[in-house]
Amino acid sequence: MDETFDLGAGSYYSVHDRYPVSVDCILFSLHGGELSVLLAPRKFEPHRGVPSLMGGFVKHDETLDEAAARVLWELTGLDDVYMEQVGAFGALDRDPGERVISVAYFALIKSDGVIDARVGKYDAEWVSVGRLPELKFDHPLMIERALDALHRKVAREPVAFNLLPELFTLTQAQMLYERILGRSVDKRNFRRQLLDNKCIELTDKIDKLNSRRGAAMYRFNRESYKETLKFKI
Amino acid sequence: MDETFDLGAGSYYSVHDRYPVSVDCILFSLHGGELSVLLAPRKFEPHRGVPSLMGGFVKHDETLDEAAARVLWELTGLDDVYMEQVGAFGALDRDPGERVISVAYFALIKSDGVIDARVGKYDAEWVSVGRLPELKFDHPLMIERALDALHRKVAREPVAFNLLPELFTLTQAQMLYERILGRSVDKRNFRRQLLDNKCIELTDKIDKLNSRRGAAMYRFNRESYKETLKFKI
DNA sequence: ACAAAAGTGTTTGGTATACACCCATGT
DNA sequence: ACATGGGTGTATACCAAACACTTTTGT
Repeated sequence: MDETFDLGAGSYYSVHDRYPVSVDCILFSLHGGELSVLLAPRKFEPHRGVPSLMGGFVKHDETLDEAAARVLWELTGLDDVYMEQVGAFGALDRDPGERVISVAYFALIKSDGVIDARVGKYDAEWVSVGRLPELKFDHPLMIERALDALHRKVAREPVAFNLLPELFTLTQAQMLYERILGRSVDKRNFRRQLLDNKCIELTDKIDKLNSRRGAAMYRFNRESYKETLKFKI
Repeated sequence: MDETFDLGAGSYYSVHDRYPVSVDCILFSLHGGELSVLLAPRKFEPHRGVPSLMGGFVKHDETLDEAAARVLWELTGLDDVYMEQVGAFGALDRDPGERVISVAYFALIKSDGVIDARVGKYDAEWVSVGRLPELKFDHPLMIERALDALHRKVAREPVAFNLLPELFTLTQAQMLYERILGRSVDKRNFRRQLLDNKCIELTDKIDKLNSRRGAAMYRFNRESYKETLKFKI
């Protein structure tokens, strides 16, 4: 009752239940032409060996965002990665061991292939979101919510470029959007939108790996995007 | 390091930091023609007497959603209210007493005026989002995020009707959208959209309170909305 | 009669969509 | 020469926005 208003009441804290709080990270990347999620076999019971999202407990001296960034760093060696909170998950039985409240984050990893050696150490691997195995805990729900959040975000802001290498071709960008949105998009319309919105800039590099003719490479430009401030795919 | 993967590892739980987890509720309602938030004076230190969002600690036998619903019920006596999670907030110093991790929810309260007597008991009052006092903790941030979430949601799905009484006039609905979106909308276009999308249905009731002529009253209809499934204001 | 809010269609501009052929190059 | 992916404009449909007057009725 009045307990409803204990929040922040110093001496009252002790009477309240406490929980380990974890972060779970959904790492997205474009891999083998598919939007993929990084899964690693669990190293502990329960479900030892079963592919799982990466998680970690929140330490007393780090914020939720910092915890998520740390977990990501420990696994990949990457910092300066686009991350966004998906939400908090607190079902009673979401962890069979003990009640843990978890905050999910998604991260967008550039497909430069510069993932740290640590990934191999954890036997982590990229799994297409179209071919996910049955996952434990509430990880399927988390991934679903993360995909929803990604869809919504991508249609409003040009965050998808965080999934591309520094330099990329328009065809790569288009494939990325098609994978994220789950539908095919018109080549000419897509290119027009990107160029009109000035969020990418042409470089003098040519990609000759994927075609005989070669494809112009572009770079994302946050600055010129900010000026126009409209984006819609 | 390997600790990153302790998640769910039974015996390992004990070594991890534990935190009280709270929910904070941002109750939105249309009050006095303004989109408003319910604030109540804190009953405990720190900041006793200062207007604040409603919060409560998550008990061991309730989910986050249940905790939020309980806090709302304790304050208003209402159940069956539209609620949505805004996100988790875990800044280190967000609560001066002790580290508390909080999950914010927003709720949409019908402006029927049927708020329970309990509200009076807590000296709670509706404050226009345009005239919020300086709030403590990270409540300003929570409200900002809740408003963002509300904006996005309202433009995609007809959840705003949760803020209107059972029966309402088109003018009321329009005012509501104007307050939420923070801009004026065209009367004819607005009405056309609502009627075309079949998410409201005409009743035979006439509201004579706000005009001499009287205004037709409508009711939200979730069923017929589901059929058309497009909504855009 | 008049004040005050309710109600009602059409025009216009912009944006999203659909669509097909030529280009450059390595083999 | 040909196979492969890269690159380019236009016409159309639809939707959002702008816009002003008539209706009803209590006073």
